[in-house]
Amino acid sequence: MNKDAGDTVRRERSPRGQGEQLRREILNAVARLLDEWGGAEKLTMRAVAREAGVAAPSIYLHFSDKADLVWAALEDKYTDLAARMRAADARAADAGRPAKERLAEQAYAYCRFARELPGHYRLMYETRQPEVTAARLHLHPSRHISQTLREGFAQCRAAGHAVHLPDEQAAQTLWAGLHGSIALHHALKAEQGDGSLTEELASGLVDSLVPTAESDVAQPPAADTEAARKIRSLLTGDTSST
Amino acid sequence: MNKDAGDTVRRERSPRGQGEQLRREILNAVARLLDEWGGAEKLTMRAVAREAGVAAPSIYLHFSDKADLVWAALEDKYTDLAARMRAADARAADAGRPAKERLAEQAYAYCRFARELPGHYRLMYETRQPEVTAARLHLHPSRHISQTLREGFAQCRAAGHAVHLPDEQAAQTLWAGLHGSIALHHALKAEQGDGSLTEELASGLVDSLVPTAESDVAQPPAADTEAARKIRSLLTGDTSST
DNA sequence: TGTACATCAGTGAACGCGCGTTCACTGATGTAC
DNA sequence: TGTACATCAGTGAACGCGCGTTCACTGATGTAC
Repeated sequence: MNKDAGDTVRRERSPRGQGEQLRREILNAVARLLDEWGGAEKLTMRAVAREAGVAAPSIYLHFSDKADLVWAALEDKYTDLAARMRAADARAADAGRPAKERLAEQAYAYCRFARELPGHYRLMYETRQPEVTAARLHLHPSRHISQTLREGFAQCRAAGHAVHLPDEQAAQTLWAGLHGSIALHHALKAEQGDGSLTEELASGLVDSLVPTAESDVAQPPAADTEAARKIRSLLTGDTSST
Repeated sequence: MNKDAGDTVRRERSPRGQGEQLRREILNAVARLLDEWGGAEKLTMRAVAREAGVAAPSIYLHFSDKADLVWAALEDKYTDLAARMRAADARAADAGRPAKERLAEQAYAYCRFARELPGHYRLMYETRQPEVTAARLHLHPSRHISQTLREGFAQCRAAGHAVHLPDEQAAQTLWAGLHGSIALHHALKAEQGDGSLTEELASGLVDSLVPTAESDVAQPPAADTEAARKIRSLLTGDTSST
């Protein structure tokens, strides 16, 4: 009967001049709902407003329409993921780990994000708001991901590793491998474990894209060179050597 | 003014005893809509009925609800894709090509399907009808795909190739690689070409999962064996060798 | 210090729409006697 | 051969619902004079 009865809490209004606060709170509400529901199917303006503790029209004070809100959430989550990857890289750097391991840590951070926040991950890869894709494609927020991976490869190159591909292509290859494993895992609800399989794949991908010095130096005899080259070009989609 | 005016054609009713015909026609209508729209977002009972030339309630003569219809369409498309893969395999077999090339042809058929029918492919991997996933997961129609790939690997093994992984795991690995490349391509609208990059990846994956006799026989010296083993175990998620 | 006015940060009620689904019905075609 | 009835393959109209969005409003807080 009283206020304890599970009803939505009403947010108190921001003081004058602090109107922008609500924008962040709305995006946080979106994040909570994605987290709770594991997907974006039920994400409605009304649900977001309820979660944020405001009336539905209030959303329009900060977002022009639903597509705009979803787009902002997408930006938000991609930025978040990229930040986690950079943070993982930075932690590894602080611990004095070499460039290649730092890149691997980026990949692990990617896997952890997908595993711990499947709802967010799905929003990122399954959103196909038609108006959005058409007009603003060239600034798709996923650019943050490929960029941080690219920087990872650039660091490896700077550290003396012989990366066999342009950074852009290497980043796309690593990214595709990670995403494929994760997406199948999601789509099939993957009863087969905790996703450590994806981490294995990540580790291996980094190993093959950024060969270690030893395997770089000791050039093997013809037969296996051919096989190894094939494997590598497969992994990378590199056709220049054919 | 007259019947030419672009209005939906009204289907004539099936003769007595042929009521089941409509079921197939409804599934075909779903397929046409997916093909036309490139996605499943706008797929509604009413739209399907319109496309099939019947009234909306007629769908309920053959499907108990929307989830049931979508599930049937999913089954339908997965079966279709698996059939194409098998057909490609069979064509290659008829042409006298070896088991490994037949497996590669399966993978190419997978890529072609995703490229030519993106709407169907998306339905298959982005559908998350809540009721469906919960109850009937253990018979997810995607089993057709892993099964045909598994058979491909079994053929390779039977033909004397030393497949380094259980067929199940090898199939999952190949599948994940294909899907990852395709899904990123879709999600980012991939201005970067016609998808041949995915075919390259497919070819390379098969090469590394099913080593050719030469690279099998000529065991390379220690340094590169180590690297190659790493690459292979990465690709496969095989931890048994660590 | 008082008061009129402007601005800000929202809200309540309602809009039209399309959705999935139900219900009572239709009309052609078979079958029993 | 005629006729009553059953069955089949659908249909038209309507249901309640939740959606995105709009509109006129509210009430607290500032500012001008």
